[in-house]
Amino acid sequence: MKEVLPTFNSAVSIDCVLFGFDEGELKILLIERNEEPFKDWWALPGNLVKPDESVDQSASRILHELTGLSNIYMEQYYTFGEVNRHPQGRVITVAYYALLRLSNEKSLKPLTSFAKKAQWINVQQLPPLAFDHLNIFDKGLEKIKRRIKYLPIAFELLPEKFTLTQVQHVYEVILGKKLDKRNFRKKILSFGVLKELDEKQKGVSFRAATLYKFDRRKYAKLYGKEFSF
Amino acid sequence: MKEVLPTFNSAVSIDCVLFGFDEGELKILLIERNEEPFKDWWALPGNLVKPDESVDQSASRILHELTGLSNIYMEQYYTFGEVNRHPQGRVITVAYYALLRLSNEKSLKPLTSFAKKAQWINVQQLPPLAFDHLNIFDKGLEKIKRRIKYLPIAFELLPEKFTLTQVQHVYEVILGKKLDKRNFRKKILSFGVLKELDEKQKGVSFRAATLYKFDRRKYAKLYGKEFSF
DNA sequence: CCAAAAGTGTTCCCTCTACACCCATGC
DNA sequence: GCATGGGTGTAGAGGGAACACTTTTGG
Repeated sequence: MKEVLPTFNSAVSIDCVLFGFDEGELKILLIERNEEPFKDWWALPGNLVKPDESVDQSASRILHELTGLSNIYMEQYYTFGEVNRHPQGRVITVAYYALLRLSNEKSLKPLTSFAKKAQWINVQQLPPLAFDHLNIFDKGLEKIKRRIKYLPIAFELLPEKFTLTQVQHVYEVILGKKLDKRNFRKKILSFGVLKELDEKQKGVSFRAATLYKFDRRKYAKLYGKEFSF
Repeated sequence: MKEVLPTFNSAVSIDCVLFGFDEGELKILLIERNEEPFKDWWALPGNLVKPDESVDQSASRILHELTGLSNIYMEQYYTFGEVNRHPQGRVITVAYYALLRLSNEKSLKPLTSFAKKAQWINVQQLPPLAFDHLNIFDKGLEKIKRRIKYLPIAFELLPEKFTLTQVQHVYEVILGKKLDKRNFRKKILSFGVLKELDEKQKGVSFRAATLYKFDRRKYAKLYGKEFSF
């Protein structure tokens, strides 16, 4: 591969807004930086794109380094390219949102290879963020607000088996408003992509709810057409 | 500004899918390349991002160089970052769609500073395109299909004064399907963002249609909430 | 028996859809 | 007078919104 391109190059980085849903709260994973600039500030996890990886691969790698997991659901949503967004040089960053099931066992223990520590923080109570990361977060939240209306991304935030009330809570917290229980159930079931299981919730001190699974096969047959919240 | 960043850098470019609407057809502006690689192939207009311009500014500049116009409506929609998408080196490209009024006077005479020639080509009849530009185009068309349902972008493709039938044609050609005339008119008028003028179409050999304008003030008052096609 | 959440139907209204004819103009 | 597109209303169906009570379970 011969390099005959004109010569201004800039660094390209990836930043990830990794969403998790836990006990009715929408959280994102933030890291505490251990390097200048913005040492000791909270920031979105991110890193530079390497020469031999695509931007998608780079985002996957960052998520893997952070959580130890592969195959996290993610989607690119915007590229931030202001000249002075990074104080130490020109860095254009490609932003991804990612969605993670926070099961009780594994939750809240991410690996921390490139930061002092990482922590899940409620999106309502974010601390000041490094760089333009608040802006990047805001656009990411906006995106999932729009996309949850036509893509079944709510199920990426839930365990494999879930109750309808849990699904409703995900919609409520992302859309930022209360929904009517009966109407919500009718609608979400009308898409025909949830499979009712023979199982019930366990360990709760009230009437146990029926568990459901997301049926990827049935969803694939819709070609994305019919899912419109 | 001290450069202390790690050292892999890549070139970043912009590619623009510039849409125009002319006599009922949706067209994009393509250039014929006069340099290797892909010399003599058709391609999307694009260029490298310069050190002192943001990606948005870079896209504006490219559109200006191409058409002589400023303030063309444009929006970033995706970044393409496969490792081998450019045969001569690592180039990550940020894609924009842009929408242009093709008025009869000025139409079809773009400047051609960085290509042999430029031409408006119907999106139904695209020639083979350089690089991954067909893919970039496809995603761009998909985006405007989605966005025309909740953003008033149709009016960016029309002259300042237009007939309702023209608006309908824009929707039909972007959505790729016929719409019912009466239902379309009811709906588009129900948003309350069109102002009926006292003027009629001129120079047609049939009953002259009423002209309308898009009313940006009224639209701004909606906060984007109510526009949902 | 009390607390907590599960689960369930109906009515009203509004919006979407389908559909066909007369009108105005230029040639 | 004819060809071309402009302009208009209604009925029926379907989907969205509002709304409250009984059931189940554990403690």
